[in-house]
This record gives sequence, C-alpha cells and structure tokens, in this order.
Amino acid sequence: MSDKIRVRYAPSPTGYPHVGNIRTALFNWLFARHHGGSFIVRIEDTDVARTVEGAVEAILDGLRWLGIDWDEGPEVGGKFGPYVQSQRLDKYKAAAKKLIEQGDAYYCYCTPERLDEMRNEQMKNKQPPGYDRRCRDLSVPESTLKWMSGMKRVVRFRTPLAGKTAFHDIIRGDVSFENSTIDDFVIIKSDGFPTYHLASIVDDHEMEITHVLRAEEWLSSTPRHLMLYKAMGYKPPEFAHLPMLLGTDRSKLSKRHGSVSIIEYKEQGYLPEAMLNFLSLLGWSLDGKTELMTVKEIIKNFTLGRVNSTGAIFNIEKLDWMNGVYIRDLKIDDFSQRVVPFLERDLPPDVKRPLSLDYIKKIAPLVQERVKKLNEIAELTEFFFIDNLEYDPNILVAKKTTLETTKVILETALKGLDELPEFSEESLETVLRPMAEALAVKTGQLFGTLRSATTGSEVAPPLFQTMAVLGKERCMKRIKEALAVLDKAKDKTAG
RNA sequence: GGCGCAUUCGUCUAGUGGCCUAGGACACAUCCCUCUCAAGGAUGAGAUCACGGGUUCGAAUCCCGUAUGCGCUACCA
Repeated sequence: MSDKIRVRYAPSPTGYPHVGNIRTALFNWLFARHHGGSFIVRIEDTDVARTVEGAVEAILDGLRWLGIDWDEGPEVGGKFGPYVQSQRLDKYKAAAKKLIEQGDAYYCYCTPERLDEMRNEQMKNKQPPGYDRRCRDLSVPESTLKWMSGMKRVVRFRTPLAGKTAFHDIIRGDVSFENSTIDDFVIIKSDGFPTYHLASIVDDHEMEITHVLRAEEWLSSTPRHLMLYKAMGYKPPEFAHLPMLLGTDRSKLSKRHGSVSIIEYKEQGYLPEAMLNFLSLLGWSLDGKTELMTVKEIIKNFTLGRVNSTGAIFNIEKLDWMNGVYIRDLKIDDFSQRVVPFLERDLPPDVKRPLSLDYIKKIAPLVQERVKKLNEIAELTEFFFIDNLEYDPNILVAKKTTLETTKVILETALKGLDELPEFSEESLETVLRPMAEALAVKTGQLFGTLRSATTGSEVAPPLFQTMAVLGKERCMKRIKEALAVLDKAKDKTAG
C-alpha cells in the first residue's frame, strides 16, 4: 500500500440516500483519509428508467451533512472527469468494441420475452437460471443480417466455460468461483448504456482506483469484474467487501424497516457527528471498548483489518443514546443554534416567527440533557412560546391533596411571588422551599402544583429555572388562570 | 435449485490456540440521588461462543461436515 490510495463512492441516483449506502461512503472516506489518499464520488446513472430527478443532489447533501468531503467528483471536478457515467458513454462503447474485436464479447439478439421464457423453463426444470448462449457463436454475417433487419441487440461477455476465478478479499480472505457458474452477462444494454459491470471496471481503471470498498452484495459479481479486467488488460484493484446493514429481521435494510434515508435522520434531529460515530461502529471497532470518538480519532484509527465480516443490524436505540450523549456535550450556544430550525419548524403556527435566539438560549439549557433528538424539543418547550395554556384540572391537584388545599397552595404562592423583589432561580427557591413547610405539604406537592400551573404539564424542566425564564408576569398570570380553572371545576362538582 | 459469504449476551461488538469461570456498550431490572422528567452513580440479570466431529497437553479461536441466516443468480445497481 505504498502507492497513493484512491477509492471511490459510486452511488446510483435511483432514490433517497440510503444509510447503508452512506455507510459504504463513510468507510471509503475514512480509509482514504486515514491513508492520506483520495476519495472520489462518481455518479452511476446507467439505468435510465430508474434514475430519479434530484437524487444526486440528495446524495451529495447527505455526504455534506456528515462532513464527508470528496476530492474529485461532481461539483469539484478533477482530472479524471467527467464523474457522471452518462457523460462517459463513449468510453464504455470503445471498451465493448475492443472486447468484441478480441472475441471476448459478442452481440446478442435474444428478446427479453425469449429470455423470460427460457428462465421460466429453467426454473421449472430446476435448472440454474442463466443465459443459454444462443447467440454466442453467431457468425459475423448472421449477426450483421439481424442487425440490418432492425433487430435490437445487447453485448454480452464471453465467459470462460471452465476454470476458476479466485481472488483475495481484504476482509473475507480467499474467495473462488467456478467459471461454469457464471453466465454470459450483458455489458452493453440495447439502449446503448453499459451495465454496472462494464462501466465500473472501465471507470475504476481510468480513474486509477486502487481499492474497491463496497457492500457484500457485490461479492458474487466480483469474478465477472475480474474477467473483464483480464480481458481488457487492466490491472484489477484490491477488493474489500463490507458487511451489510440489516433490518431488525436480519434482511437487507430497506424502507419497510423504517427510516432509511440519511436525510430523514437529519430531519429527526440526529446530530451529524453522532450519526457518523454510530455508523462507523457498524462493522468496525477500535478495541471493543472505545465507542465515543471524534471524526479525527476515527480517521486516525480506521483500518480495514478491524472491519468485521458479519452483517450488522441497524440498532436505532443505540443511535438514540449516542445522539443524547452528543447533544449533552454541545456548548450551550452551539446547542441553541442547532435547535432554532427545529423550533421554527415544529412549534405551533400561531407562535410568532422569527423566534428570538436570545430567548432560545435561556430555554435551551433546561432541555439539553432531556432530549435524545432535536425534534423532541418543540413539544417539551411549547409552553415557553404559547400565550394560553390549556389546563387539565386533574393535574393541578397534587397526589394526596385536595382541590381546596390546591387553591390555598396557589393563592399562597401568588402572594409570595408578588412580594418577590427579584425573580430568579435562587430567590424562587428561597421563598418556595419554606412555603411548603408553612403550608404543611410536601415540597413535591407544592412544586408539582406550581409546575402544572405554570407549564400546563406534569413533566417539565426544573421548576425554579423554568419559572425564572417565564418571568414574574407570566407565572402570576398562569397561576391565576389555574385558580380560575379550579373554581370552574369545583362549581361543576358542586352543581 | 445453483453459487458465495456469514454464525460470540435481545442488539452493536472485544477476542487471531493457554490472560475467557468470554470483556465493553446499548436496551432491560433494582437501588441511590431528586420538585416531575431526564441526566448521573451503584448493582444485577443476560452468551452451554449455531450444532456435530476432528487436530492439540489445551479451541470461541485451526480443519471437516451439518444446520440456519443473508446475498447473488436482470438489458438493477
């Protein structure tokens, strides 16, 4: 590995950026950065029918969000460009032409219908499905005649009928396949576009890729790629097939397992640094003990030797925990700023926008250690932003107290607060704690009732801090409203 | 069906022949702290290392077989 390492991430823009895919990108990037090599992004848009508009942008956004930067590729260019396969068709055509001329590939005129029929027949007879090589030995005149008559054709690779194709996978060790189990696969489709097999080997060669790190699902097609490298006279790169990301049922992670797009995780309020840390631990480990690491530390320690070969279930509970750790670790100003877009998005529409950053900075410390995801914050802090609380009288009355005592509690508190010269966490505590004793109720009962009155909820951040942020005026107003609600409830029970 | 890869607590993993009566983390349980919720601290439960054979003085670790899971088997990547 003394030569400069060059790796690539080659997504196909057929939809949202899947986390499994992004994990592959991450491992490539970590590997490149660890070794001081280059990380290249190449768009593999050779399937015209499945290409989705906006997918490229979404994929690049996902990478940018995580802080994965690329040295060559879309937007940044590079000396091996273009980095979009649909703009490199001439290269694949030239490669196919060379293969045909050498006798390593041939035109096939079989129709999709015929191939379908053939496969069904093979399945019915419990034969391994595969192309029956009908066009393999078509003579040049025969082929030309079919072409002139307007028949569609593809180009297939002439797979050796015997022998073995063996290679060394960095993660899995020595792997070998019988050539007889590999059929004559298509390299150029009838629309003139190459298949992945041809396009990737041509590009990997031209872009001087030294290591191909991709998901395990590609392991079985590696012998095809090796055959192509050999036929083209190219030196193949090293291969490392990464373990796959699995859903909870151990099948390949997909939409039906829940959120799979990296963008969805961003929108739910996962921190990119937490996501990156978590993803890096799916199939790789430092020592089995160290789990919380900065990107720098991960890069410093990332080696293929510590990548394991077993598929990993995407365990969202652990991600949630880790995200909570990262949230708690944030400096308060940083945390406040990250919270802003989530509050802007999630708070009720009648809350006036734009929100005040100064006000958010006061609220933020109260919830920072209470959330695992940023999208939980709006619900937790809504009472700081809305004008009118809706009280459930039941939550105002603390456990083991009566409606009457509750009224006394609120009235006493109201008086006590009114006399407070200064409305701060400390002053509130000094006046409220003795008040419980004077009222002969437990602090929990007093604080609970006040919490419900000032926040409208039984669960909220610590009382004194919360009230201090709310301010004297709002607290008093809310306590009065609570009292009114209590009166109404009393009338109802009486009447 | 064929071919390939994989198999350590529910989950992510450590382990590369003796340090393993298998370690860490998440989740879970109990307790402590406590104005609720969190956070934090402590403790605990949880794995006959898929199974069966070998090799070896000694195996989670090496070999073989079986089972199971997953992947591929497209003019998708």
